[in-house]
Amino acid sequence: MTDPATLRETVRDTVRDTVRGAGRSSGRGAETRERILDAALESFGTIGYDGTSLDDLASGLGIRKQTILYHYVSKRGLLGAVVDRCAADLNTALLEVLEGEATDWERVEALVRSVFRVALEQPLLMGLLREVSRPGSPAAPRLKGAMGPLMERAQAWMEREMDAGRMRRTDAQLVLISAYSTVVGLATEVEVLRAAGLEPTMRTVATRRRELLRFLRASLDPQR
Amino acid sequence: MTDPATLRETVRDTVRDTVRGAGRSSGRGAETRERILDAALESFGTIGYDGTSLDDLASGLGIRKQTILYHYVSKRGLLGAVVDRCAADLNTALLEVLEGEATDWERVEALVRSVFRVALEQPLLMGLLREVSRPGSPAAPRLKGAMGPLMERAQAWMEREMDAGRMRRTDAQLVLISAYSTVVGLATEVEVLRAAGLEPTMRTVATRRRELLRFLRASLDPQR
DNA sequence: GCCTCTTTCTACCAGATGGTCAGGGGACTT
DNA sequence: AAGTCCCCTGACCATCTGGTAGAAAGAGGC
Repeated sequence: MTDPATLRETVRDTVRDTVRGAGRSSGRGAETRERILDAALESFGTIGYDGTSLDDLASGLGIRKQTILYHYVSKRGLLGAVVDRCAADLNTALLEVLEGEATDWERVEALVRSVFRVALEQPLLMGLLREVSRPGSPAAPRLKGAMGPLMERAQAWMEREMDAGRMRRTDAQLVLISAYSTVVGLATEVEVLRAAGLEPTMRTVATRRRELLRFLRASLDPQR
Repeated sequence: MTDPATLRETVRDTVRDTVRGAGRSSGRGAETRERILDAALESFGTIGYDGTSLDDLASGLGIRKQTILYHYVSKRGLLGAVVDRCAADLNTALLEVLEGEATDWERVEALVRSVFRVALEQPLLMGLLREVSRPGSPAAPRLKGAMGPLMERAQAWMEREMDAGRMRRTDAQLVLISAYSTVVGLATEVEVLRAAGLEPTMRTVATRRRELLRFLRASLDPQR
């Protein structure tokens, strides 16, 4: 867990930034960087971080492993970059709602719909979340760092709503985590369905969403 | 995915049985076998199959890797044995209820409580399920084989109930899979809670269970 | 004492993995 | 034409991986 090699690697990855030459993002290599990121997301999200080899990743892209290591300093650096981009995607989707004009319960509903939309459009992203939100995952702290501020913001908003009496008083963090794990669980569910030979339909997803909303309403609605 | 090496390994593991000398279970090595199984469950369920090295596993037990390979023919054989034991645990817990005297809705409730009890007593088991129920996992077919009969039995029972009008007519398999993924998702949730610095309490689990029961009632209750 | 079976160990191996180092080539500047 | 910067690669390496071969040690039957 904390053998010297891992520790050293962690320190290095933290000191230098993940991406070589962060700051400039244009240039010929930008496209390569994106392609690597896409492939890495797919691989990490399905066969997992440990199951992904840089050689396979590279040969799938028609490049050499060293090219990956050139753009992203190390394998963990690559994972970090993937997590960062996914967190950014989720952040923009959620911020769009948080800065929209919906209020009260409508806002909650909009948030849930927004997350489910992302989950449907980018199922790989959910797979990555599932992979990363595992104890001892190398990227768990990074995910926390990338999503934490938004979570805190959502929590603060909920607590303001509670203070104003527009939401029932409960543990905001607990509700958020429940909602989060429901969405990630949805990804698992879809995979199990596929393994059982059933192609998941819109109906299963809609049912899940309805259930989550019902749960949230039961937890948050002041009348009840 | 189906490279020759993997294929060969799969065939061998399937032909010989997983455990060397299955049939006799007594002897001096029985205790060692159990200890290996315990440690393997813990490791597979937390850091995952790929993340587990036989050397680490062995040194954690104060034995040599070759001892593990003596008792369980290969790493995949070990995974298979772990999955089998967990499936057996779940099976006995569920069979106890299925052969009990509870009927109708009470039986559904008893099943859910039974599964949650197992999940609480052996959280590692849920971690393993989560690890294994991933597309492309080497043990996915084995889990299916070990749990499949019970699932089919549950499904058949539900369909009989539907025919008799004691349950609302829906897709039994879909309901079962939803319930399954909720329980496995619970494991994720507990881990995320821990990562967020909150020790999961009985309350969070109870809430989840109540939610699942509500979902099942909504899906199955004939009045509504 | 001898034989057999079980269990565990030491020694070793081929392959894969993440990572380093030095260099080549293109584009753009001066 | 020379220098410089960015992008990419071939050759190489230390380490770790799951797995094999063979022997030592003990227990028990004859």
